[in-house]
Amino acid sequence: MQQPAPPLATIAAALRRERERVGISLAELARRAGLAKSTLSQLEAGAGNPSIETLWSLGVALGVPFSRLVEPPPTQVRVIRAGQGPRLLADKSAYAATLLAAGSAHARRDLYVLELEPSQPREAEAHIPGSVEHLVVAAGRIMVGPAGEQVELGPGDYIAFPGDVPHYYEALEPSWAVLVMEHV
Amino acid sequence: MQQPAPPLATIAAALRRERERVGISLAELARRAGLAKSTLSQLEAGAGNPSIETLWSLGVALGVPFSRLVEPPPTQVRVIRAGQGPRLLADKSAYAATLLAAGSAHARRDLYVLELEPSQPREAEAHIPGSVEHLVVAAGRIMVGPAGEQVELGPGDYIAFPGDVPHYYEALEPSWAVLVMEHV
DNA sequence: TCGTGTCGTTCGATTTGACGAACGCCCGGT
DNA sequence: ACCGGGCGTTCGTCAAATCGAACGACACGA
Repeated sequence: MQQPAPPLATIAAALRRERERVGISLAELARRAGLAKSTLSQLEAGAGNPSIETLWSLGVALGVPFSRLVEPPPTQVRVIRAGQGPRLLADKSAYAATLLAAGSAHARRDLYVLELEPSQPREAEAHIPGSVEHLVVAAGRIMVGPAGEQVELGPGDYIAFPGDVPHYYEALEPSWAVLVMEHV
Repeated sequence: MQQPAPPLATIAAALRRERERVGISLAELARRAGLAKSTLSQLEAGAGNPSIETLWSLGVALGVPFSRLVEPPPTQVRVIRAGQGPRLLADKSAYAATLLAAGSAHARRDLYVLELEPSQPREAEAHIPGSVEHLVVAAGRIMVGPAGEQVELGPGDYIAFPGDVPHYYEALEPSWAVLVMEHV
């Protein structure tokens, strides 16, 4: 989901913001991006509906990803102590997830801590297409991966796999891990 | 950084891919997005340089974020064993970072494993504006945070703080942690 | 077999985004 | 004061993106 809000104003603001961050003039940016000053001027004024190529070249010239130009901004200092924080997905008792950082509109990645007790394998439903799961085991041993491709991991081991196909988690001993869920 | 490659072909592919995923016809999508069939037809054919509004409405109609339409497809299964993988930033010996997953063009987050030995505090240079660091301690004890706001963390503890100001890492005992660096 | 519906493509007409030139403005050097 | 140079804006022109309508192809039912 994304805000139905027209991105025109957002883009205008983002362009000016990023340009001033880099510390260059409108004319200079236009030059680097290979655009006419007038075009950029109108874009920053909020007038206009730039083509992809135009916005793209601006992103390149500014050294920022594209997405940064069409979405609003982020965060500050926060601490969540072990065991604190919203505990999610604790369906049975063998599997608990604590949400540390929810993906903002443009940083599409959620950060979890996963706690698992030995039990029968947990089958995770497939998530929305394009999602990727990143897992780093902090302690214990876990069998994990897409159906048919499970791998056994120990402390410090890392795995990444598509989240949009059925996959399994199975703790071989009491374990916990850091999960980065990257969606869409 | 992002690929200098013209995203035109990527967009074409993404549009068709996402549309077929949703399982609707080109005409139906055009209808939902409020566009002419012809426009969409040409876009999927790879001809064209859509405006932001056009692409945006397609994203909305498809129920996917925008970014998904201007970037290449995702990953697959990958495992990096503890101690393997590219070791970075190992300036002295008290601080080593292993890159697990580099941020893709739009998923601007790098995943690291950090290993720290007790020593004098490490002062990290400020990163580019807008960056945020997320840290989950896996083992040991670490003092970490922006200058003047350091916090002591133990296993399972989580902290997030701005990466664009000077900040410190100090291991109180041999430690390791998972770091998600979220940039720009 | 014919009609009706939807599909995706192609074609001209029109809207509109991008360009280049000129403008007024402010600053620094001579 | 005068002048060059950069700034950001505004204007008319041109190319291109978008539209609407028509097309042939296919499937289904009367």
